[in-house]
Amino acid sequence: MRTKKLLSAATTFRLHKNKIPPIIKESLQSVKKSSVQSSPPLIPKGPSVLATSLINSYFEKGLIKEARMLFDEMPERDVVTWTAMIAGYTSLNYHTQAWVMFVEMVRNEVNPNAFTLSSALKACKGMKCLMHGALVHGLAKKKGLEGSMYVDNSLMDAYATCCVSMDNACMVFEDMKVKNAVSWTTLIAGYTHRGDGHGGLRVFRQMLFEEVEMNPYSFSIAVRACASTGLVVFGKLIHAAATKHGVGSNLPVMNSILDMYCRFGCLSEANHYFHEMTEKDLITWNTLIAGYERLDSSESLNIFSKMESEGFSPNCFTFTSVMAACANLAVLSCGQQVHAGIISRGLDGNLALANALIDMYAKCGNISDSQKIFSGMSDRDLVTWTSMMIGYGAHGYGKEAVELFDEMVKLGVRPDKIVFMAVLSACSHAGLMDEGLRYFESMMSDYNINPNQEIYGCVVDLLGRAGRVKEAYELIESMPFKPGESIWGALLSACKAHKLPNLGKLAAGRLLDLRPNMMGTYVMLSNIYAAEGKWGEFAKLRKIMRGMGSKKEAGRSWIEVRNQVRSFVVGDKMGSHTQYVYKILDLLIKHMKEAGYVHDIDCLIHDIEDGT
DNA sequence: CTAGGGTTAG
Repeated sequence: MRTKKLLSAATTFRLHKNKIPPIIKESLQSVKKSSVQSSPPLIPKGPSVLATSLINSYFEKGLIKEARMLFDEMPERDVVTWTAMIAGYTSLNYHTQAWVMFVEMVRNEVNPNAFTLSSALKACKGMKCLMHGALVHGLAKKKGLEGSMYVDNSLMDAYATCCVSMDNACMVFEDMKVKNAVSWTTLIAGYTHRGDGHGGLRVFRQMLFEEVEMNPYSFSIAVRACASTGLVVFGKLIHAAATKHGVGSNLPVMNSILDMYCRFGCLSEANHYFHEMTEKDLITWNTLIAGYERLDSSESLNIFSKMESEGFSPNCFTFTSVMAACANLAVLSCGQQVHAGIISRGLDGNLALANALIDMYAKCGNISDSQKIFSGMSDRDLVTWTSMMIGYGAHGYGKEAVELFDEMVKLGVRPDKIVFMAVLSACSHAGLMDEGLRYFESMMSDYNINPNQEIYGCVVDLLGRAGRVKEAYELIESMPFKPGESIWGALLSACKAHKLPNLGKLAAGRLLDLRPNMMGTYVMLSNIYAAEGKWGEFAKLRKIMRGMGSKKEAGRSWIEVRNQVRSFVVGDKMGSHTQYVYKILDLLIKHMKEAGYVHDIDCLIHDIEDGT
């Protein structure tokens, strides 16, 4: 009783930074005295219990230094104290310190128990270090702690996250004589977190089959697994099963179900269940905002403002999605307003958020602000570099993108596939052929990265621009997968530019197989026929094009003017301001002609579309 | 003093 009272007093009133509560100090000293004076100790259960509880309180409040100081001052420490330190460090993601503590403990010949080993395994998982995990596994065997549910479960978890395959985790799972819901959930999560949703679903099905008692955790991870497979029918089944098992109103479960419908693209279902939810938290809103961002960005912004009006305060997850929505819509002043909100909440140091800001400013045409954000960042990850390079590339700043890439490599950051894609596309857009081809070589020989469809597309474009069209075609032939639209499109442009009618016809044919209604392809193909003087073929194509012209939905553009978004299409005569627009256009065209611009034949595409 | 679930970035 007294311990409890003291403890609460200590934790409530005396948790000051850099100061060990006097009451603890006294009791620690009383141990030393009591052993000499043999008077009854101040605290019945022993001071280490109190100190250990205090260590936990420190960690709960994130006061690592204080916890450590108290630990260091303790005259004697038992397993529980050591374990509290290890668990405390891991709970704050200080996995290395946790591991050091564990090693230190073993060196001090303190005998670890099941609690210790499961905490140590959590540190191994956090460090993604298989070796350490295996070491603990060996120790567990030696100490006869294999068979403890906690040890086995965390061992499974460590193996699932540290190993390249699920084999080790499965082995532990199968060897377990007794399994509980946590064991099953951990296995499902292991598959799901490595992107194998099907594997996760398989285990979940087995779990249902063996009639293991279900809890909300098993359902939310199963829903997550299902979301990544795209199996809508299964998703609805699991949703129904969750309702049947009485977890259909559990908030995390509903949040993941909401996320699942969003990922399936079932926004009306997502919206329906969102409104049916009686309890919502910030994650609920964030899930919906993120879901809409991918498919309907402007609605995403509406949901965001509704969220704020209902009294929820956005966090960095919210802002990241909202920023992406602004980027998709290219609404600069809206993005700037949200940026102000980010700064006022002190979230501008968040890495993911800064990355999203770089992207937003770049997509809104404000590359200098992207640059400002980039140079003001104290730490950067691969996404940071990539976003900046993509921004440069989109603005035609190939040289800047290349320089940024080199700077990144010089700083010791290892580029991945997407960084290469960014720099290669920047090179191809800016016509930096030699640089681009050099990076392509380096990617394969120095970094062992296998190019994907998009990278091949960039390289075909680079080779094509350089006039090495035959090589580009050979590259396409050597690809380990079926070439897609962008590849044939790049080849076709190269053929047109370098006058290779036969290869051009082949490319156009493949392109039309993949997408029959592409007007641009017909235009290019007909131009090839025209250049060859094959007017019969030319006329035939033009006839086809006239027939399909009306079916094609016009490409829509939009700009933000004085906080309002105005959109328009080719030949737009709507709206009160179009007369000014056309006046400016005429002026621009006049200037261009004066500067020596020659009308390109590709503009014929407009003739077809308006039927003029 | 111990394990398991949800949202985010190119």
